[in-house]
Amino acid sequence: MAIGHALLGLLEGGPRHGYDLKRAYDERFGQHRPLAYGQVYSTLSRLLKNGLVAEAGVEAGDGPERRRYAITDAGVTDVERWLGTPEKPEPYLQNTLYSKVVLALLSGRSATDVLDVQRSAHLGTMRELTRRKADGDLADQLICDFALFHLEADLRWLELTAARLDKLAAEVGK
Amino acid sequence: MAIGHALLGLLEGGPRHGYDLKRAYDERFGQHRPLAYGQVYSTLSRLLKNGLVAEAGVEAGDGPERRRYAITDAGVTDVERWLGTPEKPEPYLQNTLYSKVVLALLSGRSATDVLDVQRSAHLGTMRELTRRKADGDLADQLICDFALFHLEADLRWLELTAARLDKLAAEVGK
DNA sequence: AGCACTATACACACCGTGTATACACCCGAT
DNA sequence: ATCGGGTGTATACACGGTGTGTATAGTGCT
Repeated sequence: MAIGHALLGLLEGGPRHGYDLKRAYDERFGQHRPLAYGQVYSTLSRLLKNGLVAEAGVEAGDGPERRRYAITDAGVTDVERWLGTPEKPEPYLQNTLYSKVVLALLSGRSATDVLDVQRSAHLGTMRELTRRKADGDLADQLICDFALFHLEADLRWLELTAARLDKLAAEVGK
Repeated sequence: MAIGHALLGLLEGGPRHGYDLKRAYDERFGQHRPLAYGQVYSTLSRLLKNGLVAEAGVEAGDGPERRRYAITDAGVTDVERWLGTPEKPEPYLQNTLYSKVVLALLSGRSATDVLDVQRSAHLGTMRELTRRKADGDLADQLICDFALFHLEADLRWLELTAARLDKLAAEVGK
C-alpha cells in the first residue's frame, strides 16, 4: 500500500485530481520509475471505496473534466498510522536467492553458477548507481545509498553462502 | 513468480499433487511463513494454463481424489532460465522508508520519529533473528543471515538519513 | 456425533499494466 | 481558411498475476 499512502500524503497538501497527483508523485518519489497513469486512478478508486478520500467536485475547465479528490479524516488518520508503524522486514526472510540455491542443489545443477550470475549482475548495478549518485541531489543520493547498502548486503550473503555450499548440499541431500 | 518457480523446481523430482507440494515447500522454504493452501492450487492452475505443468492422472486412493501434476519440457526450460537469470534489485530502489521520511517532512510531522520507530523495531527483530540463528541448522542460519545483513543495511541508511535530515528538509521544502 | 486430517475448488481482493476514450490547442499543409 | 495530425491533459476500463479466506468432501478415530 505504499503508493496509496504516498498519494494520501500528497493530498494532505490540498485537494487534487489524478493527473496532477501522478506528476507530483513522479517528482518526489518516481525518479527511478515513473508511476503509470492507470495505477493512479485504480489506486484512487480503491481509496475512494475505503473512504480515505472523497470526491471534491468536478471542474469542466480548459480541457477535459477534472475530478478533484480530497483526503478525509479517516485518510489523515490512516497516514498517521502508516507513518507511526515500522515496515515489517518480511521480504528479507522470503529470500528468492536462497530458494534458487536450494533448488539448484536439489536438481544437481551448479549452485555456484547461480551465485556468480547474481554477483556479477549486482556489481554492474552498483557501478551504475555509484555513477548516478555522483551527479544527483541529496534525495537521489539517499535513494542510491539505500540501494547500494542492500546490494552490499546481498554480496556479503552471496560470499557467505558460496563458502558454505558443500555443507549446505550435504544438509539438503538428507 | 518465485513461488511458481519453486513449485516447478520441486516437481522436477517427480510428479506430485498439490497438498504434497505444499508440505514439501514448507519444509524447504517455508520456515518463516508456511504457504497457504489456496495459493498452491491457484499457482498450479496458472502453471497448467501456461503449459509448464501437465496433469498426470487422478488417483482415487484413500481419502479424497488426488490430482497429480508433472513438470513439462517447457517447465524445465523455464526453471533453467529462472536459475540462470539474476534477480533485479528494483525493490531496493522503490524505497518505502524514503517515502515516509519525505512525506513526514512535507506534512510538518517529525521525520526523526519515523526513523526512530523503524530503528527500534529493526533492533528488536535483529535480536530475535540472532536467537533463532543460534539454534537452527545451516539452512536456517543462512536465511537469518540474509535478513540480518539487510536489517543492518537498513540501519546504516537510517543513521545516514538522520544525519542529513536538515539538508533534506531544505531540499524538499523548495 | 464430533473432530482432525487429507485434498481440492472457488470467489474475492489487491496491485499493476495496457489500451481506449475524449477534449483542447497548436501548427503546418492544402 | 480550414483540414488534419500531433501533443498534452485527463479519465475509464478490462485484464492478468498474486495472494487470502472459505466452502466442500471424503476418511478415520474416539
